Amino acid sequence: MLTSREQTRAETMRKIVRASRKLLTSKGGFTLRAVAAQLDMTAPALYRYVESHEQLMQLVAVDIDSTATEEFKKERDKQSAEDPAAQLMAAAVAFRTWALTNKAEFHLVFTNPEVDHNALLQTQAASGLMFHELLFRVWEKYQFPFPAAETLEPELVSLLCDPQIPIDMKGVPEELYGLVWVFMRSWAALYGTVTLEVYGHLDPRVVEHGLIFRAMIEDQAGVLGLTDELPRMRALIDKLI
Amino acid sequence: MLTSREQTRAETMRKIVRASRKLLTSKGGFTLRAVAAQLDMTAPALYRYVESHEQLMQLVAVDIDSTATEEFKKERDKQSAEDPAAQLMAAAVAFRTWALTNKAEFHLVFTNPEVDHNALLQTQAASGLMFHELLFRVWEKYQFPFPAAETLEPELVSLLCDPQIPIDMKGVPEELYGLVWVFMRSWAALYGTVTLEVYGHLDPRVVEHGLIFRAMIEDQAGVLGLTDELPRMRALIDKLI
DNA sequence: CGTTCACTGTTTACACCGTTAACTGTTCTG
DNA sequence: CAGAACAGTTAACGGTGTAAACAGTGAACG
Repeated sequence: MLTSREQTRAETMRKIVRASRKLLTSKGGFTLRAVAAQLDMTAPALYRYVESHEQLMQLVAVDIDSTATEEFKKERDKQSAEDPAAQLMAAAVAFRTWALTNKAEFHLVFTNPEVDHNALLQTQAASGLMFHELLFRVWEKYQFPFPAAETLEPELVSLLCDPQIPIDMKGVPEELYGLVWVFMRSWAALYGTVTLEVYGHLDPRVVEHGLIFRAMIEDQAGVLGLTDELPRMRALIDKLI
Repeated sequence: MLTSREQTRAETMRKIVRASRKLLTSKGGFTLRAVAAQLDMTAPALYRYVESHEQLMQLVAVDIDSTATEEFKKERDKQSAEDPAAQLMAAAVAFRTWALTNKAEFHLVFTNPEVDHNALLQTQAASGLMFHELLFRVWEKYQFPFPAAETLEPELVSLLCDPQIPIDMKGVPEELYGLVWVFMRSWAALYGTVTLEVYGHLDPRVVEHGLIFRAMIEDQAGVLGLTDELPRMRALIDKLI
């Protein structure tokens, strides 16, 4: 139960974060005075809600992460729930499109050294969790092969059995922990490709036409047992991209 | 021929960039006043050499890129010139090690939205050029297969024939332009993996033990016709990492 | 019901930032 | 040798994040 004071406080908190987000992409820049002005306040008042400019950035990062993930989920859910492959593609494309459209926000959440990603990951890692869950459902349907624990480095096995990142592996038997390795590698491929595209360390036309992104998807499709589905996936991506 | 004035000017220029680099990683932060203090000057004096703080950052970025590449080349050249595979591995490991050790500098050069990468790429893209050259020499020796122009999207073919990024393809016949696509994808894999490691969007222990990096290298070894060399490469990486 | 006190805002101020303008001395050049 | 080009200074402006002191307002309690 919240007192009325706590309620208004929480709401101001939300307004602060929302205003900060808006200013992040505006040309004026994300300054405390600008944020305060949006709420008809003065800058020092913000210190009643936030410890520092940096901590506010952290809050904004978490907010962006979770609302962006909402977007991805919306795209995912436009595909049939019985078609995890299509859902995965839709989410991946949504991730890429969002990143390329909102570079400043992507930068804040995914490649900002000032943001403590580990702390962020511990509490929420909305997008990461979502992709892991999707990948698991793809495996449930297609049963693609994954490395047995015996073939992996012992260090790797031990850390896969005790994941430090919140992975929703409840009800997954120990024998399947090699799967987590596949998931990590898929995430690495997606994240790496999108980051490369966002920062443009590549011929811009390759980004424009989504050529490496498509190539990466095709590679991953092979890994995830979706080779037979490839023509369908290609058509889907053409539609989504 | 340089007049003595031009000479001292060029030297001050170098000192400014060097001081800026040093301050970039210091806790004090990279401010014009701090840079000036390092040269026993006042901040406004820097405007005789540099248009703005942002332009100075660009210069620092270029400097970092080129000196880091020197480092990579030094590691490359510790391997036999007749062994391009080993040279490539050495350079790739050097790139990764450098990135993880100097995250602030990596961030500035490779994932800083304020730095105009395209401009940077046009003039110098020291590291990119180096990797392209290495990859070409690997192909010369191992003759790994690459996609024929006919199997690629027409947009892709046309942009490969007219690269916007300075690739040293002089003397390479037109039929080999499918190779460039392999190169781009290899670069994407390396850049993506290293960026992921640097920003830690992954279980930190996976980074610590270099597990995804190794996995990425093994994948790329397959693509680059180095499957038979893998045991040797593995041993080499163990030594280098 | 009145008092107290935590809460939420204000104003003022500080140190620092990038940057501009005006001024001064030195050094090269015609 | 005169004058211009250069390389530095000081002073100042508007901006930043942040700290301290103060003021009103609403909730809680005797």
